[in-house]
Amino acid sequence: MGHAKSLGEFEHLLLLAILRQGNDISAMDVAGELRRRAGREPARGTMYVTFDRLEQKGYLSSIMGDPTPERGGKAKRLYTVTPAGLEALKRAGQALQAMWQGQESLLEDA
Amino acid sequence: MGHAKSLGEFEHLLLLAILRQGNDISAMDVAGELRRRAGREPARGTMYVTFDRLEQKGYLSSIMGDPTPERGGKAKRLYTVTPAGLEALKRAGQALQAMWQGQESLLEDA
DNA sequence: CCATTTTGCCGACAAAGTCGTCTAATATCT
DNA sequence: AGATATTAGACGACTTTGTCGGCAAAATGG
Repeated sequence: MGHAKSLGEFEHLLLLAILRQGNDISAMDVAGELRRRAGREPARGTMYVTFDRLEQKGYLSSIMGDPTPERGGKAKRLYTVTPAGLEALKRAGQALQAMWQGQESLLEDA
Repeated sequence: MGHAKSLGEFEHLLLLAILRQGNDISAMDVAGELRRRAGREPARGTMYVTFDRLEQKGYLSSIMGDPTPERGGKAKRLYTVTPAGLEALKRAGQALQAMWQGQESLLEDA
């Protein structure tokens, strides 16, 4: 009974960012990946709200980690993409891929 | 002075659909492309609202065509992606591409 | 303790997505 | 011509996503 819902753009990027960082990754690390790779500058609130919504849809799960011994090293919430999340990502990616097919030249040059 | 705005998912797909149909294409033809390639079933209202917004952002332009000699062949509005639209598409595509890089295996198999 | 830092959450609001329905323009049937 | 069917387009309402700023909690360093 897989949903047929499609991902919003930021949700799409977020899921991908978690994926490429591996499991049990923290919000700020995900933000870093988004900054480096996608050129985004998401505010903290943006991250958490999106995480919440994605978790509610069952596309990711989270657990609280342990505090770390640094200044302000509060325990972080660690996120992981679920199988349903992978499915959603796959659907969204395939649609985009199908539409981009043959238009790749647009991505090249400056 | 390029905008830094990012495209929503449907806007992204829509722009791509126009592009691969060539210029001066009608809403219903775009819908057809979306149906075939991306597996979407957009309602008519969905199409026009999105066209309007995209046009307002300067990402596409439109002109009224002529009536066609078919039953109910009312004049259609014909859409074309603008240079700014291409830019936006490029930005959005590059971000997604950067994030998908190395995760392509997800798209394969059923 | 108090200041500082890092993380997480909440509230508010803007932007995008989606649908159903009403109206206009056209062609066809009788 | 008038009625009817058909196609396109606009509107209004509402849901979902995107985005921020600021507050509270947890932790460390002086």
